[in-house]
Amino acid sequence: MSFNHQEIEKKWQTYWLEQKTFKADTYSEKEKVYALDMFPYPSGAGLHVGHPEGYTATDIFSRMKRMQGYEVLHPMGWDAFGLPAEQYALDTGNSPAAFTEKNIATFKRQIQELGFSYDWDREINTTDPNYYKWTQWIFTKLYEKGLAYIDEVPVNWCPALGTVLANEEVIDGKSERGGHPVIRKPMKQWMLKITAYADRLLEDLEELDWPESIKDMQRNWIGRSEGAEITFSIDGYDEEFTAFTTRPDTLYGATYAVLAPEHPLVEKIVTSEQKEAVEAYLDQVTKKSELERTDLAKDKTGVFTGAYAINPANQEKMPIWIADYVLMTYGTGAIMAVPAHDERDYEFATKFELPILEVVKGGDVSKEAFTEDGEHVNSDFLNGLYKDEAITKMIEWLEAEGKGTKKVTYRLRDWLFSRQRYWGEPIPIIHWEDGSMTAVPEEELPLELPEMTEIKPSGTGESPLANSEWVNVVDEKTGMKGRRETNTMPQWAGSCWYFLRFVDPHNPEKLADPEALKEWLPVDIYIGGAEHAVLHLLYARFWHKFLYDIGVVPTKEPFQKLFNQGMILGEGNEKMSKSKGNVVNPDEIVASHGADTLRLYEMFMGPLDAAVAWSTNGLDGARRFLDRVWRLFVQEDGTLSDKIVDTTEDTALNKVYHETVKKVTEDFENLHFNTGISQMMVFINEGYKAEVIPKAYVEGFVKLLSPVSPHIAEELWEKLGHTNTISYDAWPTYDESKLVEDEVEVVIQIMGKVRAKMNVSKDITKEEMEEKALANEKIQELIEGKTVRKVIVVPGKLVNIVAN
RNA sequence: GCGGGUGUGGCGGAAUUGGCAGACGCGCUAGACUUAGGAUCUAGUGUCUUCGGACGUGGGGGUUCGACUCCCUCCACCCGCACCA
Repeated sequence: MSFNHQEIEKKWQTYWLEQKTFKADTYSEKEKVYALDMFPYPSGAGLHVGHPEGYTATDIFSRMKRMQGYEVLHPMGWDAFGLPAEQYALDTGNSPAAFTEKNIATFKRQIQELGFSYDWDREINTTDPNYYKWTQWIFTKLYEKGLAYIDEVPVNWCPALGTVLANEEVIDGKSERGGHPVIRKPMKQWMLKITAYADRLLEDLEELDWPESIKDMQRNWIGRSEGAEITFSIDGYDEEFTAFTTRPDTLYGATYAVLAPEHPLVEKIVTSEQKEAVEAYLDQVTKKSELERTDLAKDKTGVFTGAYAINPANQEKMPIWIADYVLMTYGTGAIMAVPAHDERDYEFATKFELPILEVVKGGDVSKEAFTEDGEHVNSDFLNGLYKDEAITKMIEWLEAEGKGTKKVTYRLRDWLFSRQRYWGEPIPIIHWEDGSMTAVPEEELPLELPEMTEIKPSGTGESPLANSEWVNVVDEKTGMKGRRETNTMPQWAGSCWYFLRFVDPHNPEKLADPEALKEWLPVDIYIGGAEHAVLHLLYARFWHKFLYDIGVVPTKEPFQKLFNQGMILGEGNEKMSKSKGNVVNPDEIVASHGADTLRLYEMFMGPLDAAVAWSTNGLDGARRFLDRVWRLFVQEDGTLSDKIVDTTEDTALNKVYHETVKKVTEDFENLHFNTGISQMMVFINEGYKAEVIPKAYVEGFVKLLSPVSPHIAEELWEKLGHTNTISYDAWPTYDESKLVEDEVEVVIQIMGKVRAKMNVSKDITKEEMEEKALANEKIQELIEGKTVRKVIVVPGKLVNIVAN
């Protein structure tokens, strides 16, 4: 008979909730472990089978840690602001709040049915005013410190929809909804100065226990590069510009300069002869979408301005061109072009027949750019030097002459923080009629979103909030009129600090009690999808560092250890999608196989970080294992098996039990769930072969199983005669001495090939082993007539005989 | 192009420091029990084989008594970035 998963899962889920089994004590005396999941966006589609993968991993970890005597913080919440709810509201006229609430209820039900050991008293919802009060509070602090500022930046403006679109809503230059044209239009936007933290975000990666790939992605994203800024004067004008370069040592090889099309100097320096050509080019460039300008830019385009810059090193005239291979958003938007030693400049110079001058020996600049190190030539005081030395010397010279300076530039740009949307945290700023601007004072937070009967674009590019009376404010003291900021925060905002609120979720006075944060931070293990490798994790680190600077949090970094779970693919090894019809619904699996089986299966599929295809047969196999466990311990009539005995003396299971405890404990600690589970299967297979099973081993095994499949474990625990939950019973320990047998089997190799095996005492000496191996009958036969040249003995493992 | 990663049976995957390749699961084969089996149990299952053995961890080379593991080189696939000066 198999166990009734529907019955026991319901039973234990109810028990855990009613008993508040997993309530964490914030100020406990115990050592603390904080195990965190990336909280989900509660979409209308409900839970995906990918969600439980990471959640099960942290749940296993949490459950094991509780049994090992730690106080465990394992919370869950909802990242509930975001676009889909607003789209839905636009489409149906319903309120995003109600829609979100419904979705959360579904998610919560589904998550609870999977038996995760969350402390539900700490549930967080980013759309709850009690929560976003603090999101807004952090913003006002950023504003106070000058890290939040308004800037004019181009956004995706869709005239037909009367709204600004996010990058992901623009497909091939058209709006995702409706296919209307989208143009780049400069608008005033809130920006966060994440670049002020670039160096620290880079440096502090070193101390984190994160996958190297993620660290690398963040490093690339930040894109620090060292070089120099060099000032160029313009022949015949009282103007100059600076260019950033990582190779100031090649200044003598700079034969032309290039400005980005958006560079402010362009219109000032263009000569009348070139005016027409330049305007035509600029027109052509603005029509290109971002995609066309970056992705498809294989062929270089550009136009001469007619003006010349002066090379500060040799006073040569360098023609100034405009080309869209130079980006206004990086460096200074202007470059000195050294075609002999830069591939892009080489390509451009070749196309437009600009001079190419070799200044570093080692390549053939008539064929291609030479970008490696070499001896400098044609470079006056740099001649004979190599790259590093030449760079240092050139920078010294530039600084002495006042023509340039050492400079570090980042690829990372400031964070565009405003969205022209309703369904987000209102930015707590008031614009007064006298032109001044103030933050909403702390005591007036949260600044709540007004309820609106209809959410539609304002048409002006402002958010729908512009249509509400809510925007109008009057200063009670002075009577001055003001207008609220209508932009809201992006979805990233709420997720930048939610892990702090989990520590002290109901604190009305503070974001969280500093004492409590000291207890729990940093997060010990953080698991989620790799899609958040850069943005979420970088933004959260940025906010955390800022909060550290203003004394709110005690650690420099929020997440000590990070792990990315892999994707679960459809049975055909393709990404699950509605259109392919290969989506697996966790509700159906919970109903047919049970949550314990789903959890077990997802952990057994393969390594946690691998992308593995779903397999119905594999799922059946997981269920079969749980059935085997049940049948081994429980008889048809529901009573304990007669095989279970009270002794542990000398049973056949001694070794495998201790091995299992050891391997499972170590594997779970390292998140190697697939191999830990396989060891449990080995134990059960041995259990079937054994005549008797000591009760202590059954109890130990059930504990090992309990983090993975907690419902069946609780049920078995009860059958074993316990009246309390298994969740806090001590984790099994193993006896190292039980792992080694007195006799071990070793292999005998000849020339590295296994030829025979023999049993030897575990304490045998090298000499004895060699002797015994050479005396072996089969070995004697095989080495007959050969000279034994060497014998390698690895105690307890093997003997390798070199003979020919 | 740059950065990171992965290549092991029919499939998912194991394999401490270089030391018995293929644990465990799926699938498959045979048998048992059964009216029945998509249940359960038992045994087998890398390939080839003249049944001695030979070959085998993406290909080629190297180091070593011994290589899935270390080195060189090439190939394939996946992820990220992509004119970042």
